[in-house]
Amino acid sequence: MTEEPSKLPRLTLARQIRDSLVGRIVSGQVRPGERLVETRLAATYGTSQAPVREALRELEAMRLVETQPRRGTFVRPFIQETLRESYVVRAALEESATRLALLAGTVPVEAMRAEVEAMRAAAQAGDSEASARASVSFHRHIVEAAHNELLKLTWEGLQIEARTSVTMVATEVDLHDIVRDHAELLAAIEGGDLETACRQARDHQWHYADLPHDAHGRMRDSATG
Amino acid sequence: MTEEPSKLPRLTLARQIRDSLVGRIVSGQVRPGERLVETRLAATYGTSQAPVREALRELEAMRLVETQPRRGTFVRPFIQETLRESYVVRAALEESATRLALLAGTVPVEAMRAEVEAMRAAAQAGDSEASARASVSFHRHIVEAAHNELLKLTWEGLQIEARTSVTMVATEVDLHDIVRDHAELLAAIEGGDLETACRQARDHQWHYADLPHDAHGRMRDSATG
DNA sequence: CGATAATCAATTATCGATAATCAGTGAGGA
DNA sequence: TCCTCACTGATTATCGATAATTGATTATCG
Repeated sequence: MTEEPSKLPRLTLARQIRDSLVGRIVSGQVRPGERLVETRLAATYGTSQAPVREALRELEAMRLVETQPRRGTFVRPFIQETLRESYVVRAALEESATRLALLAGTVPVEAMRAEVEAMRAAAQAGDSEASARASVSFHRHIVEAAHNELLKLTWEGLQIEARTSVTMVATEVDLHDIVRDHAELLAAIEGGDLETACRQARDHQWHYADLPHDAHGRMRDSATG
Repeated sequence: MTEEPSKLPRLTLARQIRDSLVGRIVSGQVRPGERLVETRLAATYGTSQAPVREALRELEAMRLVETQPRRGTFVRPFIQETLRESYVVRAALEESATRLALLAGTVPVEAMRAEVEAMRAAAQAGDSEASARASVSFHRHIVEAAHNELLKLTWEGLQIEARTSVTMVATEVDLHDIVRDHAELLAAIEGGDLETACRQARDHQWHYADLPHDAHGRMRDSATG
């Protein structure tokens, strides 16, 4: 589900700051090892220290920064490596999700087909962000179909896109290839052979692990008030 | 909270509160679904709202509570379901870890053999705690051998599920069976066939998911965390 | 000269107060 | 009667200010 721009319940300040920082970190605007000073950030965003602090705590939970009590919080080194590692972990989770969903016969084939179509449309429009969004939805369908709440929680925890408004987009990838990859994966899932589908689900993720990525997404600057 | 005579605020207030709350939650002093009101907690601990809030954020990261923005935070109702679910997630991670470790040739066979022996000794002594510890170590070896920091972090994050909802040890499980299971798994890993080993790693965990568990959901004493 | 203590500036951790928002309740109107 | 909506009490989100701690710098002394 995408967020409705209409009646935006005006997200919490901390959330906005968090998303902004996520974007800045994964896009490399703030360097690994760099210190994030609460008071300075507060000044930058035009807020008080509290929401900034809260945002930093969430970043820590996302493993984007690490905090040493009373000493400050720093952008973790090796963010890019972690991003790459996350594909492997996601692969593990999604392979299992695929297995569970197939065994339970709960794969939402129609919905997934629709996402593939969305990807196709995005590819033709050259809209890489839309493609990425559709991809996330595609994979989320599988994870949800497994009907394992903890699995889903764990998966979401790895998915920066799932938790923020930031989108990671693989650069140098033909959007049409993405469509094809997902179509093939879906075909394997529909094909009915459990092991083949699972392997495909895994390989699908592993494949992307080595590609370079870019961050996109709106990150509002200072607050309105 | 009681003022410790030692003048050293060894830890941050937020940390102390967090730890206290963890204890109360896993010990069942606060019920699943129960609401945790920041102001009330602050009063209880004799602090202001800030450190409580921060503690709650960390609990959220631990999946012990869930927060709905502007509505409050509630103790996550982790029924027995969560424990069972955790086995599946663990299976996913460990299967992948096995694959990675085998591909990299980094499996610490000796250390794992030692853990199996520890289990054997524990079995003969009827010490289920020791058996459980050895088992965790055994599996941790594999996860670490994968050399994927995120995978390890994710895996470690699962331990809390095991610790919290149930006394971990399935009822009616013969400690000698545990020894045998692990020995077989290790043999498969040493055997060299990738897919066999991976499948075994997965089944090993899935197996436990199907066992009946003691559901009293309480640890004997939450202290000495 | 080198080590230690005293001092200082920067920053985090915490506080107490206030604004914003939510859930519940009862009055008024179709 | 049922529904809408303003009102109220409770609670979260945010603020601005202060206490406490850190790391660096300088002064002191052997």
